[in-house]
Amino acid sequence: MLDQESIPSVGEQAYRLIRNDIIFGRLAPGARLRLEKLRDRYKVSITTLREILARLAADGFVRAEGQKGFAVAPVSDEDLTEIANLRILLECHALEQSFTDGDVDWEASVVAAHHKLNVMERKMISGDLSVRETWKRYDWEFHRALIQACGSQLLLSTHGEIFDKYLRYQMLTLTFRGEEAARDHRDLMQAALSRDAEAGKTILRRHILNGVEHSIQARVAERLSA
Amino acid sequence: MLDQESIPSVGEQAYRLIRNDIIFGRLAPGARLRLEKLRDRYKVSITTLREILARLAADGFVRAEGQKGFAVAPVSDEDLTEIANLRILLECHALEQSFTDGDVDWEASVVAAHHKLNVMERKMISGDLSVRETWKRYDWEFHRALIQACGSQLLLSTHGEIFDKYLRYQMLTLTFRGEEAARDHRDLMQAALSRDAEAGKTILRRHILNGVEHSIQARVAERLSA
DNA sequence: ATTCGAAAAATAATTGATTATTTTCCAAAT
DNA sequence: ATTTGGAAAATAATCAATTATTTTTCGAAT
Repeated sequence: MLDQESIPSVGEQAYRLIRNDIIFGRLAPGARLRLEKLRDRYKVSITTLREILARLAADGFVRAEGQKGFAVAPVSDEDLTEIANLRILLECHALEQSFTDGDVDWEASVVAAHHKLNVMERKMISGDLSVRETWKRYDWEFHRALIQACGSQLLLSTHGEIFDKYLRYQMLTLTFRGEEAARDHRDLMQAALSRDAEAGKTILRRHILNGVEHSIQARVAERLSA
Repeated sequence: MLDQESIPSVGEQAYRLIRNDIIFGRLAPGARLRLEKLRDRYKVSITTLREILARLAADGFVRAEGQKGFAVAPVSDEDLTEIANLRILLECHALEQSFTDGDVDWEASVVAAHHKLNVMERKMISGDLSVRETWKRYDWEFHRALIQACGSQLLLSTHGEIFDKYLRYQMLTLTFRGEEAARDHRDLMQAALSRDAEAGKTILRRHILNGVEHSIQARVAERLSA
């Protein structure tokens, strides 16, 4: 049974590829995005690429410099800090709404998402870094599950945009905080099931800020070893 | 002295036109955006239009329905409420940061922006509705000035996106609350100059929620008279 | 009268060519 | 040696044509 809706257009496929390549660092921060090179790499025409880059510019992953081409959005500690602070603002608020309004289906989805994430974290802790993209996807799914019942589509989509920006920084340094992050996730799930929004917000804030600190240190170390 | 940077490309001009036409209701919510009709109306080619619509879809003003064309984003009371709540979350937070960190230059810009807004509000109160787009622009500038010193570019740009969505609802109903809104603005300016973030947040929350209520009532009245 | 399937019409998506703009290179002037 | 200006090369922006997909229409079957 072939689902026609599951076959994206050529342009949509290339958009997803390029977006992922930026988030996962395969297109480096600040890199010029020459249309002819992108055409060769992604196998779509220049006009289609312009459409994609315009979307990515609106998404914030690409910088469009009027008539001077496009470049991958740069990264900086300041930007990461701003992203993290905005993520905290949005996600803590959404968490609180979700903890208040979530039903038993929501609880089940939180538990299921945590289980999947925990499986990946176990693998990462044991040294298997090959699952890192899956791990980050489950990390997203877990955080999304926690806030899913917040009652505002706009808040969810805005949070998703910010989360992707945060994710990009994590993929660029690709550090793993090990048991500490896994414990945070477990604590978040417990807070969700006991509907303790204050605890949830405190854990989440700490979780994010520690992640930022860890990423910034990793970026410092990277610069020193370069 | 001709500033080359001030001559936007054909595509950029059309993007701004179409965006404004959506915000100011000249392209109605839910309306199909047929490429051939847009080409005739805005005098750009279909490929350029696709690029523009892709951007506007990423902005949230247009809905792209995969392979079935584009439509102006719909409006609803639920959406307006979500926008308002997110605006409150972002703007109150940014207000607090701004009130804390703003310097004397910031104070001057708040006073100046309030002055310009007040001039327009005086005209609106006296019955001159012809200045309504200028009035809404100064309304934006005033609110932007209040939060300008919040210290986060990302917060400012995210807030700007939400504000535009809120603005669209206001332009669609084009109601004016008269002296009540003007008093809120005055109170906000006073709170800013006295660095009273708690008062500022209370006024702002009330200001936005009353505006929402007013818009929803106006939309109900519109539906009854149609 | 209703349903189904095929063809036609309409519209979306993509392409490559053309036009417009920016960047680089190089020779002449200082 | 440095600066300036113009030409060439590179690249961005736009276009119209072609291809792909969706929607509408209409005749045949039930």
